[in-house]
Amino acid sequence: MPELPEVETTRLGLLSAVIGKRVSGVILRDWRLRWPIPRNLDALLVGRTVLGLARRGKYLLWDVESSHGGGFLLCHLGMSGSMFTVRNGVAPIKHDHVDIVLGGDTIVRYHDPRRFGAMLWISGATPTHPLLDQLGPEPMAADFNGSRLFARSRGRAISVKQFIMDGHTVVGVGNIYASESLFDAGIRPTTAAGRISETRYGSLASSIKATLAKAIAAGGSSLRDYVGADGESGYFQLAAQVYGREGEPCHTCRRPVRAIRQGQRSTFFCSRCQT
DNA sequence: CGAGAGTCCTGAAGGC
DNA sequence: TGCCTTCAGGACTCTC
Repeated sequence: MPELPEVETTRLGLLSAVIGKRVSGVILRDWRLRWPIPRNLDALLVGRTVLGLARRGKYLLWDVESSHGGGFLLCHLGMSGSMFTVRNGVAPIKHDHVDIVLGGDTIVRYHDPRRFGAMLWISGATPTHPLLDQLGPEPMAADFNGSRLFARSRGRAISVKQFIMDGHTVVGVGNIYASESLFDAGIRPTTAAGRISETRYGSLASSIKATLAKAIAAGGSSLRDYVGADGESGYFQLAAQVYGREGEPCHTCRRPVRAIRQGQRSTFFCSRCQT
């Protein structure tokens, strides 16, 4: 699934194809995502113009004439979703659940084998929704920093890795980038969040920003289900330091990378470089 | 309230 | 080849 860099890459790839374009049709082949897609999606979208495409965490927010009687289309790619453009007329394949036809000649196609994603409608001029209400800061924003991490972690027994993957702490840090950022900051993922100093949280915030920025610059990293917004295989070699490298030598000290499980998710770290 | 487990679903990979 | 188990990038929603 797309982590934040992949979602941002998707957004950037879709922008020119959707902004200012009028929706001419909607094809709903399977509405059974994490929550049901509104069955009247066509009535909500057709005839309206897309005025914006924003991202909040891993959610994509389409502004569909929100200030003129429309609203927002809220999309999440879940674990295996992708959203990309194809020429109108290109036949769908298995798991192509939704087509949004724009201007008659372009389709934005939603593909999601596991159907953990979401496509919901928010009526009105402001994108308020329970899924968005409690989200933490954007990792690349100035208000996400070490002081904030430190303040929010006091008294918390949860491991620092699970702490930074919690969307209330900061949005968009998924399983891969959590391991990578903690390696970059030299912090052991099992350490209790409440026992890490403000100085170290400063390093961690910087590492999260740097790790995500690098991945966004590379166009999203490489996961087998991921398809870029242009429909091409968005397959970039992920320059992982530790993720998926169990038993292989640490790039810094050559000690074998260790793999453990935390909260039913895989964690990778170097037991020498991360203390 | 926090922490941990369970849940949705398909598909790929590995063991036998 | 086939059957079975395990695992996968998320994150909401329970229970204790």
